[in-house]
Amino acid sequence: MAVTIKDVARKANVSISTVSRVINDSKPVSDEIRQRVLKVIEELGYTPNPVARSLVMKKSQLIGVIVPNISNYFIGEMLNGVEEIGKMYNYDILLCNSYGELEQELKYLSLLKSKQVEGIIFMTWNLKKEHKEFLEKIDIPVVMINRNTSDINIPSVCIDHFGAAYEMTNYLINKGHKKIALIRTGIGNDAFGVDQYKGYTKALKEHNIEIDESLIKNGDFKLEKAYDSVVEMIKNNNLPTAIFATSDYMAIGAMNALIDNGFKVPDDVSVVGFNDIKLASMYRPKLTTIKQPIYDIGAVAIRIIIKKIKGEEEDKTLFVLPHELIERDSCRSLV
Amino acid sequence: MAVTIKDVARKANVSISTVSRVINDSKPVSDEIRQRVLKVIEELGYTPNPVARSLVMKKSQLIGVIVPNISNYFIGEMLNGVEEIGKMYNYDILLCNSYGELEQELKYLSLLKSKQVEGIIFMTWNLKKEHKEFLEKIDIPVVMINRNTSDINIPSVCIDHFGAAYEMTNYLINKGHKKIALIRTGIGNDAFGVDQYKGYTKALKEHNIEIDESLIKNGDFKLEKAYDSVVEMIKNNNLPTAIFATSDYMAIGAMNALIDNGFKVPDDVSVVGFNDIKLASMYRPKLTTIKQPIYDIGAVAIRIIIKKIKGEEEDKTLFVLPHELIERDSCRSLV
DNA sequence: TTGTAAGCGTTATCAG
DNA sequence: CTGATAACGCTTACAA
Repeated sequence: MAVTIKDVARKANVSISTVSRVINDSKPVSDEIRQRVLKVIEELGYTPNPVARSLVMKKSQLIGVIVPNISNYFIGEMLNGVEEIGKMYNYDILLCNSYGELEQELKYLSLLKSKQVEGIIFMTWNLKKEHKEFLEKIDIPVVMINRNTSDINIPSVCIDHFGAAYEMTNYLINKGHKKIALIRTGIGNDAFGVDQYKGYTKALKEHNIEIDESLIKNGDFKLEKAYDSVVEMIKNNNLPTAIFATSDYMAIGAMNALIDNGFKVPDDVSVVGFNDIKLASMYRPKLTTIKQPIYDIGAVAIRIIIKKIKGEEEDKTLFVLPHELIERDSCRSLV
Repeated sequence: MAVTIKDVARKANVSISTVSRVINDSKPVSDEIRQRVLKVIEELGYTPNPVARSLVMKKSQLIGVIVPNISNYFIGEMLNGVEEIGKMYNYDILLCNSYGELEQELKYLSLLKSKQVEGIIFMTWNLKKEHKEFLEKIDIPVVMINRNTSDINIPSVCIDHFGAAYEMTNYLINKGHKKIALIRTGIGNDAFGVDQYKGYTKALKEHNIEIDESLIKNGDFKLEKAYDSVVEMIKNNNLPTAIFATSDYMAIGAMNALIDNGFKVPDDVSVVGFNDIKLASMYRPKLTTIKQPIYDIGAVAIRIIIKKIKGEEEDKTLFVLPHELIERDSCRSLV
């Protein structure tokens, strides 16, 4: 059996309260006794039982994280940020993988609550009504990642998707592209797909380029659908000079479709992405893309949680981090 | 305040033990009372406090996982397996990211123990003496991933690296390659790099191909070093007809070096990898590689832990899962 | 079948 | 400054 506070107290000839005091520095203890207790603790190799501690303090030092898929670079890197900052503040991460399924997500949300986690970082592809209902009455801090949560009172950390898409589209236009396809994601209001779309159309309009609906495709963050969309464009003889995919995976899918059909990137068609996952610089040609500060997104998310736990209320609901356009080799200049 | 077992007992007009019995099915309870209690539980929305439960049961329902880096496909996918099976058995995952640093790993190992986790899945790039000392005296189940643990008494789940490398080398030879470079990893005894090396040399010897040390490079799982190794080969005019990299990332690094220097894969040089990470089929040309059952590795690892927790001793120490050679487009036949 | 009461290892309150 | 002692919410002998 592990050694408990009692063992220490007995061996040091003091009461357990005294031991508790020295391990917590909570109340003054005479130096002599403190030393004695410390020595016994050392000898016995005593470590306080965090479970017992949690029970009385009603704190678990646990933060729950729900993600749709761990083996995804964006999510993994965000998790790195969460984990590192969490550990700095002595919080552990309880990991839940929802596979993006509503039912799982709801289940985990209540599971985490029942596990007494002190906060939840919740990442989902689609923020549904059911989520919102739950989130609105939950009494522990929750923060979301890259969702538009302005209608519910949940903080969210993200980048300026509108601005980023606007910037990227302008970049393309400045390179002489006029026929620019958009493979986008997140049609829902909670997602930033709509903001990206607005950024794209705004840039186009400002340059008097007409919006061609046949060049706007819906994707799902993954390669396959983007691949198929491009194959379709090829079949329809409706290839643009540039493709803007709002996720790097989709951009890769687009490039693969092009390459597999004998086109060259960027010589025949330019392709740009969004996120700057590791892969973006590993693929050939290296992908021009929008860099999201992924690690920082995770770090900021958990910082918000910790602040809320400490009772420091933040009134902001959207935490917007800076992005950056990373110019690499997948876009060709037409001018 | 959350509702407790007492509240339920009071409202249902029974003792707390009775409530405990119905929620645990531990002892017979008359049907009438059971219904009554269940109803109250429902009404009050009661969920047992797992912290209190852990305290008395001395079980946390927590399994600690230490990995060197979350944003890595292999690790993420393994984690998917761990998480999914863990949840099936009602275990939660406490995630620790060590960045592969010895000190962090040691810290987490004891942290997890003090957190009363019931088992630990420990993944590291290098299994050092310090780890072994710790692991030898720890009294909770630990399992490792892809390490050769035959000298300590810790189970490890892996594939047959010797066989896989042998198979791949033979594949290359059968395609007519004779000048085959090896970019390998894990020189230590705990790692399977040595086994892979043996598989490679065995195949070569069996075909009377002399081993050319100038074609054997040490890598570190990452792209950069492999990239540099290949650049060096190019500079030295010592390019083989095929490169076997023992990680897909390194294979990509090798291909990038080739492509960036004007060579074509596989037309000029063939490249094959190891692991079959997602990227392997996303890159162009698609990478021929050895597929490790990554998800299953995680799943098996946690199953072993759970079995050990239940006291079902396993005497095996190496759990070898099947691998598969996946033939794609990065290798050309010379015959 | 049900209830009483003794823990589990801490922290916190209140006397001394 | 120090020590009893009552919680925290739950499980589990032991009694009834």
